[in-house]
Amino acid sequence: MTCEECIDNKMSVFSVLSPEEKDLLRKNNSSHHYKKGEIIFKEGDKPTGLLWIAEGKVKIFKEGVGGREQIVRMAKPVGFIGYRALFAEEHHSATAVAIEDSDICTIEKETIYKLLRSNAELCLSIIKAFATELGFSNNRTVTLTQKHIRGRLAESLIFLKDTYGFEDDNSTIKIYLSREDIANLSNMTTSNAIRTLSTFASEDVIGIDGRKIRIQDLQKLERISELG
Amino acid sequence: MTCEECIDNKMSVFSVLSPEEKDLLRKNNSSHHYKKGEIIFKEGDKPTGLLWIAEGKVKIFKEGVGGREQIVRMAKPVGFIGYRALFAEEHHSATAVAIEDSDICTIEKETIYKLLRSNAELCLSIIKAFATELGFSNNRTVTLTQKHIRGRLAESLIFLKDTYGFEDDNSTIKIYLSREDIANLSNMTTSNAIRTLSTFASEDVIGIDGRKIRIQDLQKLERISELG
DNA sequence: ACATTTGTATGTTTTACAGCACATTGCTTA
DNA sequence: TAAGCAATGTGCTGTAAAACATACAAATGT
Repeated sequence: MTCEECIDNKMSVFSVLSPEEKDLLRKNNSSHHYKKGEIIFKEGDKPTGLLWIAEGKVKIFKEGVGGREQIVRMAKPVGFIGYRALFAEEHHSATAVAIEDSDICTIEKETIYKLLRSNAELCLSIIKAFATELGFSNNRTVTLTQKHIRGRLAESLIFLKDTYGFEDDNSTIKIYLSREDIANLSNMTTSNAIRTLSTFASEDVIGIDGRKIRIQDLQKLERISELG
Repeated sequence: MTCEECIDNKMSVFSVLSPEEKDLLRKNNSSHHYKKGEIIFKEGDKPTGLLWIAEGKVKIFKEGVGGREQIVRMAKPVGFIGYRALFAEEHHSATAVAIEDSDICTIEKETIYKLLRSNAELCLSIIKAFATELGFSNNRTVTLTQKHIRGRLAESLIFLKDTYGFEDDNSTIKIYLSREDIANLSNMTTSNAIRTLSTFASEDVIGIDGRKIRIQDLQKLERISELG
């Protein structure tokens, strides 16, 4: 996908823009390619504009106690990144890293504010997006602190499935994370992520083939997640 | 404070409204008194309008595993409550309870949306408020999961101080929570909240007199919080 | 004035999980 | 094609914090 295609994409919040406004966007965006593992922005950086993913996948994480990283968000195409800091007028409070080769589009802060001031529907879309994400974040706070390891991992796997969907086989989660990333998403150590994934596999809840994870029994996984 | 006074308050996001718009608010708000301990809205309820606190203090919490509650926000006068669900067009994902006698003002959903569509600056204020709160929530996710008990409690005490300030003596935190609430804010059991508060007191970091908590050594408290 | 509930305090036991060491496998890249 | 390194897998150990138990003080209601 290209930046232009994102602007016209009906899944994007840009869908509420008028043809003229879309034109403004088209004339003012720039694009940059990031290789797998490259940093898009770092905790502490000053946001320069609004970024969105045209192609690829991105993890957003915060550095915690002793450099331990906690993934707070996983993003996919037509999704914004780095907009929290932009709109809060703060420096970035998290780091974004491409987990596959990715194309990231940018528009200047001035341009997006111009659009926001002229188009109330765009504002309302952004407000709704923030409200939804805040709900998600609050939910995570509770589950990451209260659920036990199995529950946390089960929830993460369901989350990854909901975010990225399945491959054509209808069971392999369409993202390939390292065990370390899975651990950082689920608030556990790499050892425990590996161990618990193995346990799930031995219970035939999931199937493992390297970084490929197949969900074999979604109901059971949901039960494990709900139980805590 | 009354609803009217909140509308004119310069700390409120309403400060960006025109006199006519403020008039619209004044004519369309209603007010309700809640006694200490009363529920303002419950997890699962459908939001009816935009609520804000004219007087009093409110805790917002989510029910977690086994009914264990996690406080996700503490609100004070001129602060909105329940707006996340309203703008996300979801049911409430948390419960709000008055922790002192409180006066809560309401305006209908239609009225606030009308204002949002007519006043871009109001939109931008709301967006900024959401962006800031999301940052706060992400931060909490990391600290509540990664910091140890002492660090979590220290952080909560600093947070309470920052939110509610001090009494006239310049050291007593201006909110009186039960040990259980402090525990639910800091992701720990009541026993551990009590125990750790006692330890802090014995280390002369804080002073305890019933529910009154005096911060005696803020620097030390901050160090404990940062250390994890 | 009494009983009953609720909140606070503290000691003991149990356990989930982190931390570490080490073995093994699978990619790079030279 | 080997060497080097990162990623993965597994067992062991220590410990932070939950769970449990009990005592007492302070509200609350009757």
